Amino acid sequence: MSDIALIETARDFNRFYTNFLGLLNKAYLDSPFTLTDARILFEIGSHAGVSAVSLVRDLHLDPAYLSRILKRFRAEGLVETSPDPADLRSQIITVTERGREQFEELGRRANAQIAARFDTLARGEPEAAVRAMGTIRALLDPTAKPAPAIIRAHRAGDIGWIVQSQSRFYTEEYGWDLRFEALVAEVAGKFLANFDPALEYCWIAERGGINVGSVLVTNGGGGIAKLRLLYVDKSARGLGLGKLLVDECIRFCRQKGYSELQLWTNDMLETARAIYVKTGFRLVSEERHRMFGPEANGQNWVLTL
Amino acid sequence: MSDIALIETARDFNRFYTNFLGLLNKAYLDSPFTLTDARILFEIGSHAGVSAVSLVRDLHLDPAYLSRILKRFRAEGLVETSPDPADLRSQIITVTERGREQFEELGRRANAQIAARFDTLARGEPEAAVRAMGTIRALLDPTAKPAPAIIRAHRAGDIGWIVQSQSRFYTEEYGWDLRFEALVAEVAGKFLANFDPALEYCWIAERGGINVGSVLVTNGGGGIAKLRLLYVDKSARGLGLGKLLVDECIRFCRQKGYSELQLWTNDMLETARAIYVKTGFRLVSEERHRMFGPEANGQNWVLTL
DNA sequence: CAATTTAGTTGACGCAGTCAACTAAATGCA
DNA sequence: TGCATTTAGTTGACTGCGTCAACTAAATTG
Repeated sequence: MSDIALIETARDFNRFYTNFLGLLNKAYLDSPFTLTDARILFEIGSHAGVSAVSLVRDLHLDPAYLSRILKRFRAEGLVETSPDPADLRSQIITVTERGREQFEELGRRANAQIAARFDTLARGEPEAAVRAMGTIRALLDPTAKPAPAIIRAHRAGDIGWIVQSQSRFYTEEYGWDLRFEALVAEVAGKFLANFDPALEYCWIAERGGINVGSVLVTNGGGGIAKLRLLYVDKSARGLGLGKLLVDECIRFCRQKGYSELQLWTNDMLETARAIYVKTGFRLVSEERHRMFGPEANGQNWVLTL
Repeated sequence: MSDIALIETARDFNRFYTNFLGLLNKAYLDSPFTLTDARILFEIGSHAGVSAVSLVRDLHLDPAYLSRILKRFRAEGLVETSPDPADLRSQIITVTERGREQFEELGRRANAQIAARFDTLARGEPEAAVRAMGTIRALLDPTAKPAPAIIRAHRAGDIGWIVQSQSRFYTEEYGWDLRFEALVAEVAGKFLANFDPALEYCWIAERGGINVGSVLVTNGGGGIAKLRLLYVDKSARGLGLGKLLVDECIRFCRQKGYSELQLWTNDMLETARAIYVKTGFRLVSEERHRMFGPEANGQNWVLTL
């Protein structure tokens, strides 16, 4: 794509999104707030104790205009201001109880707006849209820091997501064929079918509502646990998520009284191997195979708990 | 209902992009046009011969306001209007030579703005940003005509996608629990593991690169084929995709010499049932079950080929 | 300690954008 | 066919969003 076509497409998108945001913001019409009011209230409500200058800077407002809006907010009992002891020219702005209620009401409305829009989309499409937003943000917003990752138990659809992402990853990176997806689907399906919450678990790492990682522990019998399907999406590498997931598994296995944790992996997965070494696993055997097309080096690792 | 974290992330992006567009639009300040002026001039300049109503609709403007702006544009010699012979109430708006110059000047400025922004990015990053914009646009712009659906064989990740989307659908709509995802994962995994291309097949319906439907045929032995995991995403309903997928299965089974096509479904899936009736299946048995939590009515259907 | 910068406020005001009421052509309906 | 309703566009009247300039007071610079 040529430079100029790229720019024209971006402009086209900007025109579209100007319209789109305009539509969303119509929602503020039936509240006593203008869009600017709402943006200011949001900023004060979510970052307690901001100063007027920081609002001017972050929201690109006119100081005079902001001053008047804050005056009105004070008069309506939405915010309170107190001079900043560190700089008496500056003032610290906080929301009152009433202000917080309004702030939360606005949030609910904005959420409902977007939820309504997302509801018209196909399964998986909201995730795709939000992922694309993240891409744009990361590129165009120099100050953007990605949402923190959280780790949670699996729920509906997650096992399917694991199968899908593992399969795509190994196919694209190493040219593995569909026999691999078959294996993953079988492992994952058996895990769900025989799921024993007392001795097994599945962790999903999620960031901003998007799944970015997974691992599961299954009961191998005889006091032996198996760590399976460790995966971290490339958009979330380098954050230590892999280590976090493995640590979680080890903690779980110790707590449940397993004596040993085993895993099978392939040697080209260097980041994963580094994690296993660091967490105390030792390599016990190795064998070449062609289970999924290209030749690979399968490895068995064991951690004595 | 979409996940709350997704929505919050989208809102966060919208706040960011409101700011971003605000910055870009500051560029119009040193031209004689307001942002609205510029949007209107752009629309007229790029779609020759628009009417006022279409501008009102596309740009979400007030008719009174637009009328005044057009009056000014006419006075300044930027546009000309002539009554539409097909509807004398309506008028056809075109740019004059002067208007075109201004339009192009605005375009150059907007391009320069974006080019300046892109210049700060790394190689390949502008392309990534524009690709992400395209994704968002395709998903959120209702006027963006949806790509036509195509039907193809499965490839890496598709089986995982089937598991994920089926599970989410039945969980959200009917409150089924994870035993259902376990069953789907098992069925899908076995399909892949024992896949016999001569007698079995998986069709994926895809639109604009996004999966929207699926069905598979497995060999039940003794000349009997089984139709399984028929699914059409809510975003692609009413297009006849379900019928298309089932027709595809029947055609395939006839060609491979099967004598009978069987399927198992549940009676609350009315659209699916209608398709089975229309394609000649007949209901042979029915039993209540609680396999996945809530009570449901399982049905066996058969088509003699 | 004087000069300059920064945080915030107030006065004055333009004009972007809205709402209601209107004309004229087109369409619906009996 | 004729009457009622809808649609395209215009005009009058007005609100209040947002801007600019001038100011005070505290902090910083040199």
